[in-house]
Amino acid sequence: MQDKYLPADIERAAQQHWDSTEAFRVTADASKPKYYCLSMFPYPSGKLHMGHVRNYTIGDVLSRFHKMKGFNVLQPMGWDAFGLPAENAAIKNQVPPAKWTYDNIAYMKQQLKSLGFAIDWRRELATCTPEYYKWNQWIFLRMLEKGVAERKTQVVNWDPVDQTVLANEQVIDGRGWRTGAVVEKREIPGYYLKITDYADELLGDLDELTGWPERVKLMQANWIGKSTGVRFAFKHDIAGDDGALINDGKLWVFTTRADTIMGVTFCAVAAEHPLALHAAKGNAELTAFIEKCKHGSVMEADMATMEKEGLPTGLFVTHPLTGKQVEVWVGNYVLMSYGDGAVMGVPAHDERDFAFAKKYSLPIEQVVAVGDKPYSLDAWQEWYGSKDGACVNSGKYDGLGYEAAVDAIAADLAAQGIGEKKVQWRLRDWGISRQRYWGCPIPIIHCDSCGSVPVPDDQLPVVLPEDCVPDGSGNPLHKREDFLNVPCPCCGKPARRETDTMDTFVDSSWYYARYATTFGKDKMVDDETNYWMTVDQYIGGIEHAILHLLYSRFWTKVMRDLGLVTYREPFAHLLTQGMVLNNAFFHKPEGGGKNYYWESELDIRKDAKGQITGATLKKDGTVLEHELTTMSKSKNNGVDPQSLIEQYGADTARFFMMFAAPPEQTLEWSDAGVEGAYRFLRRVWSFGHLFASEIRGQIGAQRQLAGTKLPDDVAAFRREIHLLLKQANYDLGKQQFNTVASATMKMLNALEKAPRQGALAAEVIEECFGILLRVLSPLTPHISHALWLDLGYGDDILKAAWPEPLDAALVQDEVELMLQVNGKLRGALRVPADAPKDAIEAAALAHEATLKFLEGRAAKKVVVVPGRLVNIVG
RNA sequence: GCCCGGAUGGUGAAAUCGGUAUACACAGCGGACUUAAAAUCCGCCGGCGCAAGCCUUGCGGGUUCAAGUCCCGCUCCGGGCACCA
Repeated sequence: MQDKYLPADIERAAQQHWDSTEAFRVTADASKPKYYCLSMFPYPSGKLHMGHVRNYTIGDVLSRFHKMKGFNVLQPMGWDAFGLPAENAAIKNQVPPAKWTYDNIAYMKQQLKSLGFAIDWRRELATCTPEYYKWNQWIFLRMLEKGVAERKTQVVNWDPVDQTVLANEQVIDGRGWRTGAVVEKREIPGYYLKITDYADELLGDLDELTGWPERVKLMQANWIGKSTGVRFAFKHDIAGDDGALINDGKLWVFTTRADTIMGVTFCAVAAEHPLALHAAKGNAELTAFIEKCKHGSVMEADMATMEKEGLPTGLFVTHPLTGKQVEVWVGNYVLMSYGDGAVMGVPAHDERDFAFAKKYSLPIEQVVAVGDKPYSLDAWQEWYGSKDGACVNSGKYDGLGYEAAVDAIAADLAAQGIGEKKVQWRLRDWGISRQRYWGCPIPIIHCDSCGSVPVPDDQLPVVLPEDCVPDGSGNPLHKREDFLNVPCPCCGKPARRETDTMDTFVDSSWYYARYATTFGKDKMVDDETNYWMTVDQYIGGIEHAILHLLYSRFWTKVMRDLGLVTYREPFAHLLTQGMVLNNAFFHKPEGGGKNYYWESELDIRKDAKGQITGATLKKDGTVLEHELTTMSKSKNNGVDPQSLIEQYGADTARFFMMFAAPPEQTLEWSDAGVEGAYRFLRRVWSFGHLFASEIRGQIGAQRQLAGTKLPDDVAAFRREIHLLLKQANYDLGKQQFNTVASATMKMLNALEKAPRQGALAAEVIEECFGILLRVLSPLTPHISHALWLDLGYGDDILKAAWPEPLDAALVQDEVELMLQVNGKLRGALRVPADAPKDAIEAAALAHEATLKFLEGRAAKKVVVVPGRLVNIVG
C-alpha cells in the first residue's frame, strides 16, 4: 500500500467502486428492515455552502451507519428548483431562470458526488421539470374538486413604480427593493388551500411524533394556536346607504378573555371593516387615516412592532351585558383577514389596549383583581393581564374566577342569541398563488363566459415556457401570447391562461413521497411509497421548523384523504440541524435596501479577541455594517466547500464538519481546525501502514485471542478501545456526531501507544484497528474503504457488520471513586469493583483526606454514589 | 412585539439520570529531530497564589450532602413570524 495518505486517489477509487457495484441502488425488500433517510433537498443556488455539507454529511453518516447495521437504506437527492433567486439572477445576468437553474444543478451535483454521499441517484428529481410539477397541478385540481382549494382575495405587497407584487424579502424598511417606492397593500384574487380544516388533526397528531424534537412540536402547536374563547356581537342600528343595517346590526368580535367583557370601554375595527368604510363617508380625516392604513408592510413582525394608532368613527354600539354605548374606533393594528376584523377593547386587562387607551384618553375600568393588589392607571403591570384573579366591578359576575366567569358570561350571551363559545385557530389558510414566472403554473383557464375553468386532466401538464427572461417589472408570462391564449375547455371560445404560479412550498410538500416511487408517468405516487414511507429520519435546518414541515404534514393528510397513500404523517424522526452562520457585510444606500459585499472586497478590522470592530470597502472606503447570519446567496456570505475538498479531500471536509459541533447547534463558520482533521486522517493512514509493515506479521496461524488471559497492559488497552466503542455507539444513538469523532481520535491515540510486540498484542491491535475503521467509516467512508481493503479485513467495509463492545473486554477489578468532604473534592479512593456500600463508607471515613478536612468533627452523613463518588458531610 | 432555542478556557467544544468542570481538538509557548524549513514526535497550556489553598460554566437570587445540569428574575446572541428557501 501507499505509505503516504493521498486523499484524491483514495476518494476517486472508492467512488468508482461504489458506482460500479451500484452500492446505493435500492429497491423494496421485505426481508430487511427499511430505513428511509432523507435530507432536505437543496435550492440550486449555484454552489454548495457549508450548511449543505453539514446537512448531507449528517444524513450520510446515518445512512451508512444503518446500512452496516443491516437496514435496507434509501437515501435520495433532488432539487427544489423553482423560486425567486433564479429570477433575480435572470434580471442581473439576462439568462433565463431555466438555464441558470439547470447549470447550477449540474455543478452542485458534481460537488455532492465528490463528497461521496451514499445516494441512490436513479431517484434524482428536480421540481422545475414538467414530469414533477404535472402532479402539483393534478392534485391541485383534486383539491378544487374536494373543496380543499378555493379562490378568494389575498393581501399582497404592491410596488407602485414597478407595478408588481413584491415578496416579503423584497420589501426593505417598507420600500420596494429595486425602486425604493413606499410599498402599498393591495387585494387581489388567489387560490387558498384550507389547511385550517386540518388544524385539529395537525395539532393532535403532534403527540404521535415521538421522534421529533420537543421544541419543534412546541413551535408547531403555538403556530396552529388553538384557543377557546367567545365570539359575540355588539348590537347597533347603523344602516348603510341601502337602508339595511350593516352586518345585520351586529358587530362581531372574538375574545379569549370573556371574563373581562364588563371592562370593555371601546371597540376597534380594521380599516377595511364595513363600519369603518361607512363612517369614512364625508369624514376626510377618517378617509385619510384608512388610506394611510393601506400603506406599510403586511408582515406580522412589522404589524406587531408598529406604533398603534386609531381614530374614532363617531359610531356607537351597544354593550350586550351592560347596555352601555361603546364607541367604535378604527385601529391600524386590527386585521380584516383575522377573525371578524374587529376586537373589543379592555384597556384595564390587555397590555395593547392599555397603551391605546392611555394614548387616546379612553376610560380604563378594572374588572379583575388579583388578591388585594392595588390597580394603578400610571403604568401597565404584569398582573393586570393575569387569568388567576376574580371578577370585580362586574355586577352579578363579581367573585367568579376566570373559567367560571367565562362560562357564566358565555351562557348569558347565548341566551340572547348573540354569542357562543368557540374554538379559534391562529393558523390561517395557505395562499399558494404567486404573481411570479419561475414556478409551477396554476392549471386554470379564465373564460369570459364560463369563469375560472380547471384545465382538464388530459391536458396536463400545463408546461411553463423555459425561455423567458424576467426584467423585474412583473410576470413575463403576461407577454407570452403563445402561453396565454387558449380555447376554453368548456365552451371552446378564446380564453386566457392563469399566469400565477404556485408557492414553492407546494413543490417541497410531497417530494419525499415521489422519491419513494418508480417515477411512473401515469401516477403521482405508486404503491412503493407505502413500503418506504414514512421517512425514518428527516434532516434539515431548524429554519424549516414551522412552515415547510407543517405544509408537508398537511399535504400528506390530503394525499391520504384522496386515497393516494396509506400513511398519515410523513416524517417519523426529525433532526433539526443548526444553522451555519457567517458574517455578512452590507451598506444601506439612500432610498432603502441593503447592498451586500463579499469578504474579499473588504478591509476588516478586528480587536485582540478577534471580534470585528469595523469594515470598509477596499475600492472606495465605504464604511459597512455587519451581521452574523445564515450563509445565503443573497447576502454574499456563503462559503464554498470546493477549495476545502480540493485541498484536503472529502473525508477531511466531512470529518471536520462533524467534529466542529453537535448537529443541532448553531455554528459560526471558521476553518480553524481543518488542519487538525487532516492531520488525524494522515495519522490513521500511517498507522494502517505501520500495522501492515510491522504488526500484522506477528499474528500466528492460529488466533489465540478468544479464551486467553491477556497481559495487564494489553487488557487495559483493549478495554479502553471497547469503552470508547461503547461511548461511540451511545453517541451515534443520540445523533451526537462530534463526540463520535472524538472517540475515533481517542482510539487512535490509544492504538499508537498500545503494546505491539507478540502475537497476542498484534491480534488485539488488529481487532481494535478494525473497530476504529468501522466506527470511522460513516464519517470518512473513503479512507475507511481503502484501509479495510488494503489491510485484508474484507473486500467491502459497507458489507461489514457494525462493531459492538465485548463484555469480556470491558471487565475490571477495581474502580476509582472520588472522595468529597462537604461537597468539595478532597481525594480519590480505589476499591474493588464489587465492594459493598459499608466497606466503601469505612474506607472513605478512614481516608487521610477525610480526617484532615473534617478537622475533628464527626461525620453527620455519608453519601455513596456507586461507581462515582463518596461525599462525607461533617 | 410574539413563539422557539443558545451562552462553559485565547478558540471549536466535552461532561449519558443532579455526582471528578474544561475530555477531544485548534491556536499559542517550550523542547527533540534537521545545515535549515516543512512534516513528525515529546511537554506545558482557566484565573489568583511562593505554597497550603481559594475562585471559575453570561448576570442576580434560590433548592440540594452535591448545580454547567433543577427553579425564579434578567442580559446578550441566533432561528421563525405565513410571498427567501
